Amino acid sequence: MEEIINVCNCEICLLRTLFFEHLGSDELGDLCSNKAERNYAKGEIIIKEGAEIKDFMYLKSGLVKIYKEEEGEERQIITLAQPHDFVCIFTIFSDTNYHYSIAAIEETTICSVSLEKVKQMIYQNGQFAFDLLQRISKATDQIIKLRFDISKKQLHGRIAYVLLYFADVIFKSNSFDLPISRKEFSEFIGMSIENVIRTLSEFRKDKLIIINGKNIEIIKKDLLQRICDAG
Amino acid sequence: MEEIINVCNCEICLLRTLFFEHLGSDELGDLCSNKAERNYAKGEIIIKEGAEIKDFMYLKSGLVKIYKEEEGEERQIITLAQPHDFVCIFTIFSDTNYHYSIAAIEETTICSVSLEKVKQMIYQNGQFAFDLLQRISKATDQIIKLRFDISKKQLHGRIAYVLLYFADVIFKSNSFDLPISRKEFSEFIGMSIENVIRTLSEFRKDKLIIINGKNIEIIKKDLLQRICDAG
DNA sequence: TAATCTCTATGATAATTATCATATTATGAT
DNA sequence: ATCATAATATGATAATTATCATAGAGATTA
Repeated sequence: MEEIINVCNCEICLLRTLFFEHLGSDELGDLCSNKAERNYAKGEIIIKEGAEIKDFMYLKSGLVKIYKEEEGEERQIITLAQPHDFVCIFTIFSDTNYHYSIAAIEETTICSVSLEKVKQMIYQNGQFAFDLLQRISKATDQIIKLRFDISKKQLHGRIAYVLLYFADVIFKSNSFDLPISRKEFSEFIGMSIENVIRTLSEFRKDKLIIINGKNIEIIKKDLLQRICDAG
Repeated sequence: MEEIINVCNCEICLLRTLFFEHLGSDELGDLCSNKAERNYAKGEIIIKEGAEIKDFMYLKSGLVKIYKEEEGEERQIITLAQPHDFVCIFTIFSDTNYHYSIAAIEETTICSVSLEKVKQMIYQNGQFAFDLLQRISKATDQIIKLRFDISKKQLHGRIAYVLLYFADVIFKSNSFDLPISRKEFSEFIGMSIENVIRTLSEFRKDKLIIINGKNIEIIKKDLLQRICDAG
């Protein structure tokens, strides 16, 4: 589980091409010596709420959920993060400890550099700081949009929305293995698990989708979209 | 209405003490020459969704709502911003145009500097960039917390939450003039206006609060808190 | 292989919330 | 002051969603 690989082939690293494009080769080398890659199994907890924030984490591959759970309360999934996303990009500069937990919902590889190093680079490199601001701003915007899109819909609209979200945003295919359980689905949209199951069954009966174990295939996308838009 | 005052007495300006503490006096002078202050009447729209983002805005006094409205849909109030908040801090670096609208819900003074100048300073001054990142991170965190706190509660809990939010966060007093209409209250918590009115009436009948026109006084705060916590 | 557990599934009922209808009270304009 | 309009208020009913009960399917362990 605790497999730390310190390979640093930054020439082809996504971190470089996507984010650190404005770093000089000396800065990049500096960063590389502080880089660590780690794999997480499906279901494994990556970060527990309350833990100290030490690293700046980049999701290289896989899929994670960012969530919150309190004693005696339903768990709430705030958002999902996919490759090229910076994990827990909000919170990271506002407090010393995480406000949310993160867990892998598929086998996941995370690349991290020390937060201290990132802070140093913000001080040193204005272009880097600006890129980071843009990324954070975009990520925040997306999360707020996602949550508001969902919150204004009711049951059927929410389920349709999430199905289309997986098809269009996460998997870019109308056929995919649903990476979350029905329970997690319910924690994502804030409705009861029974209603999630029931609605998926309805969509299946109405031949909007085909359910085959974990696999879901969207058949009548236009109709699903209409249900989503109608709310 | 369009009263633009270009006074720049930055020695006592909040912008300076709160945010620009890491700017040199030459940078501050540069900023001052680009600063504008403007007053907005209660109800006046400050920013319309879709408008080009030209300024970096600081809320000097008053209270504003950040909201979203789409044709044929209920308006949704995302959050309120109070003095010392940067207005629309998310979005600002992610796109060229606003994704949300902003309106004054009380008489409001906004101080703005050109976004270009702020960008320039991010490039030039690492400490400034880091301060800004922290502020954005904190503001985002607060908004996400607010929305999740609200979304996991049902009607009564939401109303109690918002009343306590006004008392503890906005006005820091158990007696205050409710700055939003019942309609806006409903847009803030995502429930129907009738249920907002009904629940406030219930709270009044149960003597948890005293309603006197616009004024609300919280009498049994412990009970209200319990309703809030219970959800 | 059986036993245990979790996840999925479905129906029935209860709780919650929205909608509709209709007053009443404020607010602003003339 | 008077009218018109918006905001607040309340009851009745309908729609939506949660909860409870129960069962089958699939996975895991002994």
